[in-house]
Amino acid sequence: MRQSRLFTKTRREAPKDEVSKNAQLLIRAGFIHKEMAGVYAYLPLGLRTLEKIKAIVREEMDALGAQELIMTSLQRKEVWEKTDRWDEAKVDVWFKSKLAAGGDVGFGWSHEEPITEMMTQYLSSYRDLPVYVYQFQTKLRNELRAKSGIMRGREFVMKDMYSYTADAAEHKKIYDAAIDAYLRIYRRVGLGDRTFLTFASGGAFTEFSHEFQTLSDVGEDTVYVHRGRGIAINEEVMRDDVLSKLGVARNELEKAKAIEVGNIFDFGGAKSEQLSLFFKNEAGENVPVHLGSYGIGVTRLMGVLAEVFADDKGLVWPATVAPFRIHLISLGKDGDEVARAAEDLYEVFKNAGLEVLFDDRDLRAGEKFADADLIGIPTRVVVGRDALAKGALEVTDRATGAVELITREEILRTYHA
RNA sequence: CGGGCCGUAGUAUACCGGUAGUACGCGUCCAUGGGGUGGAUGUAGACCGGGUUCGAUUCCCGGCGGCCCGACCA
Repeated sequence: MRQSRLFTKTRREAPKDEVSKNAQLLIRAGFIHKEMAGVYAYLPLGLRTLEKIKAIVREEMDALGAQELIMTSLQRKEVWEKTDRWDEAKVDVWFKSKLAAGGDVGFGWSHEEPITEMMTQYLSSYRDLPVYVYQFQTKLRNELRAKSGIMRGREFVMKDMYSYTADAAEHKKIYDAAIDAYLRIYRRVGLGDRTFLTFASGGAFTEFSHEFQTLSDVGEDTVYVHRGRGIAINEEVMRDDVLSKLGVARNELEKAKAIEVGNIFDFGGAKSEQLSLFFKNEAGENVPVHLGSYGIGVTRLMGVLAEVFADDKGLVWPATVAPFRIHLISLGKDGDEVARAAEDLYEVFKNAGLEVLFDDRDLRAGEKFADADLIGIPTRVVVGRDALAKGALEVTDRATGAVELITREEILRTYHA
């Protein structure tokens, strides 16, 4: 894409009402627009990164055999009454409204209830199981206090997967597979070395739930990391009996701040019972379907990536989630020799299938470099007089600042999509 | 929901009980062209309502909005 046609612009200063690093940088770089507190629009650059993250998550969900669908944002009151979660005293984040035709509607803050009730239409025999479904949905939550930029908003995108299995044994298989899939996701977006499967309080059905916590000072949770085993324990369950159950000693643990980037639950059969989701087993008995729930806050994950990898110059995206792979910068002017060479190169890159943002604007080099640093595309290719004279291209790594001179053929080989 | 702070051009800020100044941005022009270049010129602003006052952007009250701490957070 030509940067001269990109409608967003970078800004020198962040809005004064944004304190979090992720919001400041994402707004300055033109990735997001704040509509109101806790509510952000995703602009072209931000959307590209969001879609990159989603594509990775989608691949891993599909690999589990999960089927993608999309539920509705408007939800029926009756569904939530069945599990006693329509009451605002029970769930305090509801947005609700009335239908003009009469009746109440809720705006989906979660989809476990509707999706599980929907499944009564489709699951009735042990032969139908297991089934795994997932969606990317915008969740609407009437948070009392939105904060931390896109990391805790009133409107955000979540990937939620649900597993419907016949029994605990079958559930365990998908649950364990989901853990592996999640860890692969975090690895692929660049957070593998600092994201840990974390034992947390379990709720009604199991002793533990499992969170995925990324170590970061912006986090609100405190976890105890066992580096050797690659796991962590949430402070809320940091007790001697838990330690012995997990077979770890207190002195092997490292205390750290972390932010939750995923959470998976075993619901057992209780919610299915409430919502009348039963199936007939081989003996002809009616049995509640075993339910599992698996969530990743996709937009939060983007915020975490922004926070974790940024430096004093701006964003630094891992190549797997960057809005573009290459930032091609022309230092030419008015169709001169340099500008023409850059145009040629842009065509070559595009035709080779490289995702390239082409800075063809008539600006000074310094501004272009500053913008490129702020936007954080992993690889910068500069076309200037020097490069032209040497017959090689100047390639700079955003993360390390390392510069090398290489030929266009090498670039095509190295960065081919 | 408890507590605190704050609303001035598109953005960031300043001053002031007598209708607002600067920087960035944006427009035009000249110079410049490898790390936010220099100059000229133009553009654009007091959240809303009420009160006090001769006069309110400024003081007071209310509303709306924003941020922070805590609480909350499948």
